[in-house]
Amino acid sequence: MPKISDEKRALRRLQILEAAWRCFQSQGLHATTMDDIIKSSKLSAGAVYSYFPSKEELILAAVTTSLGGLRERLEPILAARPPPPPAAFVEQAAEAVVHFTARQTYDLRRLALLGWSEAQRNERLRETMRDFYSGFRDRLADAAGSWKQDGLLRPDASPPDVAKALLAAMLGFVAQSALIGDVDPKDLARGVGDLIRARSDDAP
Amino acid sequence: MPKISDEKRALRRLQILEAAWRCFQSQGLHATTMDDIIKSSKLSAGAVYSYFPSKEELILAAVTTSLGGLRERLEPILAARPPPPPAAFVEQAAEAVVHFTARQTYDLRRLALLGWSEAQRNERLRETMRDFYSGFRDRLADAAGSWKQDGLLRPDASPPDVAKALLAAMLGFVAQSALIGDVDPKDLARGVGDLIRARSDDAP
Amino acid sequence: MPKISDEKRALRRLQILEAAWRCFQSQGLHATTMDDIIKSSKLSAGAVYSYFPSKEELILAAVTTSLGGLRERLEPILAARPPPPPAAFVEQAAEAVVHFTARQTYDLRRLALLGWSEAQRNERLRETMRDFYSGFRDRLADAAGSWKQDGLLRPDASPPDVAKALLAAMLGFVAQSALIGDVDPKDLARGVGDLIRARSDDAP
Amino acid sequence: MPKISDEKRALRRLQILEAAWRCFQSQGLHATTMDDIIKSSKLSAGAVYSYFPSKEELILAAVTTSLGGLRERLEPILAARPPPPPAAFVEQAAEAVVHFTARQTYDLRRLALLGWSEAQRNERLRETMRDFYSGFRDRLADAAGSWKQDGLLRPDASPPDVAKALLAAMLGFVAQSALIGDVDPKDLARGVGDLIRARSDDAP
DNA sequence: GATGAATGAGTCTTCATTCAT
DNA sequence: AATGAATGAAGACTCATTCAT
Repeated sequence: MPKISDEKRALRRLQILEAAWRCFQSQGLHATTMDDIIKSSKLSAGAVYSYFPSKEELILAAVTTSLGGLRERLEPILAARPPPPPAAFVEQAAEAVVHFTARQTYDLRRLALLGWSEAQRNERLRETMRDFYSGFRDRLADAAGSWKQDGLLRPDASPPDVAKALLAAMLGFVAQSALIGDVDPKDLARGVGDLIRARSDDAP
Repeated sequence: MPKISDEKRALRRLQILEAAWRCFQSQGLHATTMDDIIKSSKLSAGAVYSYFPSKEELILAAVTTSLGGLRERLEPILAARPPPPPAAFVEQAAEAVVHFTARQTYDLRRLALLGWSEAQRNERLRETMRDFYSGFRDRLADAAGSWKQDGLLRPDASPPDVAKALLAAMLGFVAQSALIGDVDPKDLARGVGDLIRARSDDAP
Repeated sequence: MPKISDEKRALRRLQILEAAWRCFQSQGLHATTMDDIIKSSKLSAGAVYSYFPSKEELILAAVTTSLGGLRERLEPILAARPPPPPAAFVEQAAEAVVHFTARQTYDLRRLALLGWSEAQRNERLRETMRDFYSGFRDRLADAAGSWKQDGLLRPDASPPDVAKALLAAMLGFVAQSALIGDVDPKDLARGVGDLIRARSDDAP
Repeated sequence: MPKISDEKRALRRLQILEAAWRCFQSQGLHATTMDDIIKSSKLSAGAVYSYFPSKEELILAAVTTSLGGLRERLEPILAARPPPPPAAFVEQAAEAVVHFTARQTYDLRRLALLGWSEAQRNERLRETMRDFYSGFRDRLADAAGSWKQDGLLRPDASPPDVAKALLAAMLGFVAQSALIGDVDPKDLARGVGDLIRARSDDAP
C-alpha cells in the first residue's frame, strides 16, 4: 500500500465531504441529491460511491466529522483548570462554534439543525449525537463540580443540573442563531451573567 | 351553501393534520410520503389534496398549527404580572412544552426539531418561525424588564440579552430532551437556579 | 313532460356547450378539465354530467354542434344556382367561416384544428367529420359540375378533383389562419383568382 | 470525454423519437403516456429523460424534427428555376409529403394535425410552426413571382396572395387526406389544373 | 333533482445506485 | 481503477366520475 495513495484517498474523502457540506447546508439533507454532491465534488459517481457506500453513510460521516472538529475546538476550553467562570465559559464555547463556522466552507449551526432533525429517524446518527452531547455534558458537569469546589456555586448546587442548563444554553444558542440570527456569543454571555448576578433570594 | 358544514370541514382538516403529525414525527418530514399521510388519515388522496394543496402546505400547516397551540399554552405564563422569577419562569415554560406534548398525539419537541431543519430551506416556514420565536423573545424581554424594575435583576442588566439567554435555555431544553432525552423541567430550573445563586463577583 | 322544462333543458345544454367551447379553445381539448367546464358553466358537476355522460360525449357534442352551425351558414352558398364562380365561391365560404367565428364566443378555426387532431384517435369523431367534409365536398363537386355545364370549366374537367382542390383550399385556409393568422378571405380569393387567370397552356 | 460516442447518442435519440412518433400517431399527443414511449423505445424512464427533459420537449422535438425532414424534401422543389408551373408544383410538393410518410415509421400527415392542434396552446410549438410555414410561404411567393415574370401569371397577379392560396392547398391536402383519406397528389394537381384552365373572364 | 365532496387509478418525473466499458 | 449512462422503483399530484345527502 503506497503512502501517496493513502494520502490521496484522504484528500479525496475530504473533497467529497466538503462538497456534501456545501450542498447539505444550502439545500438540506434530503433535498440534496447524490448528483448534487457528485457534481460539486468534481468527481464521478463511481468515485464518490467508492468512498461512501450510500447517501446515509455520507450524511453520517458529514455530521460525525463535523462534530469531531467541534470537539477539538471545545477541548481546550473544557480542559482548562480551573475552568473559566460560567458566563465566560459559555461565551468561549459559543465563540468556538462561531469561529469553527467562519473557518470552513460550511455553517456548523445550520448543519447542526439538519443533523438533529435527521437523528430523529436515523438510529446510528441518534446514537452518535447522543454520545457526543452527553459526553460534552459530562465535561460541563465536571466544570460545575469544579466551580462548586471553588465556591463559585453554592454547596447545595447540583452539577448535573447545572450542566443541563448550560448545555441547553449552548444548543439553544445554536438554534436561536440559525433561526433568528441576531445573537452573538457576547449577548449570550451577558444575558447569562445578568442572571447570575440576579438577587438570588428570589430564585427558588 | 356547502354540502358539508364548516364544523365538519374543520374536523376533517384536523384529521389530516393529526395523521401528518403522527407520520412526520415517526419518520421525519421528507421520509414521510403523502401516501403515508393519506393512509393514516383514512381519507383518499383527492380528499387530502382538497384540504392542503401540496405537501409543502401541509408541512407548513402542521408546524404553524403546532406553534399556535404552544403559543396559547405559553400565554398565561408570559402574561402573569409580576412574572414568576427566572428559574420558576423557565420551569413553567418547559412544563408547558412537555404537557402540550403529552396531551396530543404528537411530540412537540421532535416536531420542533424537524421544523427548525426545514426552516433552513423553506422561506415561508423560516419567516413563520422567526416571527414566533422573536415574538416570544420580546415577551421574555418584557419579563426581564419587570424583574429589573422589581430589583430582581441588577440596574445594569440588559433585558434583551437576558431574553436571549432565556430563549436559548428554552430552545436548548427542547433540543436536549429530543436528542438525549433525560432532562425534565425541574432539572433545567434547578440548574438555572443554581447558576443564579452563584457567587456573582466572579461573573464578568 | 312540461314545455318549460324542455326549453330549460335546451338552454342548460347550450350553457354547458358554450362553457366547453370557451375552455377548449383557450386550453385545448385535453388540457381542459371537466372542472374547468363545470366552473365556467356555473353549474354543478352532477348537473353537467346529467346532460353529457362523459367528457368524450361533450367533446363530440361540442364539435358536432359547431359543425352543424357551420353547415347552416354554408348552405345558402352551396344552394345558389348557378353557383358563384370559383374564386367568389371560395371567398364566400371563407367569409362564412370567419363570420361564424365572430358571431360566437368561440373561434371555429381553432376548434376545427382541435377536432381534426382528436379525430385521429376517436372513431366516432372521425366518422362525424368524414361525413361532414365528404358531404361538403360532394356539394362542391355539384357546383363544379354546374361550372362545367356553364362552360366555366373545360369539358374535360373533373368535378370530383376540382372539389378536392377546393376543399383543400378551404381546409387549408382554416389551418393557415389558425397557424399563421394573416390570411383573410379576400387574400385567398385573390390568389385563387390569379391562378385561374393564369396562362393555361402551361398547366399540364 | 463521454463514455458513449456522439454517434451512439444520436442513435439513441432517434430511437426515442421513433418510439414517440409511433405512439403519438396511434394515440395522439396527450393520450400517449411517457410510459408508452418508454416501453416502445425499449429504454428505461431515466434514459429517456436524460435525452428529453420533459414530455413537452419530446413533443416539440418530435414535431420539429419531422418538420425539418419535410423541409429537406421540399427544398429541391422550391429551389428549381424556373419553378415547375403551379399544378405540377403542387403535385410535386404533395408527393413529397406522401413519400416522406411512406419512407418512415410515421405518417407525417397525422402528426401534422396533432402538431397544429398542440400549437394552439404551446407557445414554442406555435412559433416553430409559424416560422416553418411562413418560411415555406415566402418560397411559394418567390415561385409565384417567377411565374409572373415568365408570363405564366398575369402582370397584375399578387404573388403573396397566390402563395397564400397555394399554401392553403397544401395544408388542406394534408388535412383532407388525414380526415377523409381518398386524395392523392394527382387528384389535387388535376383539380388545380382544371381551375387554372377555367374561363378566366368569369373570375373576378 | 341537484349538489359538490370524495374517490383512486393513472401521470409525469426524480434519484440512489449499479455495472458495462 | 474510473467513468457516467442506464436502471426502475417510488413519489407528488390530478382529474373523470360517482353518490351520499
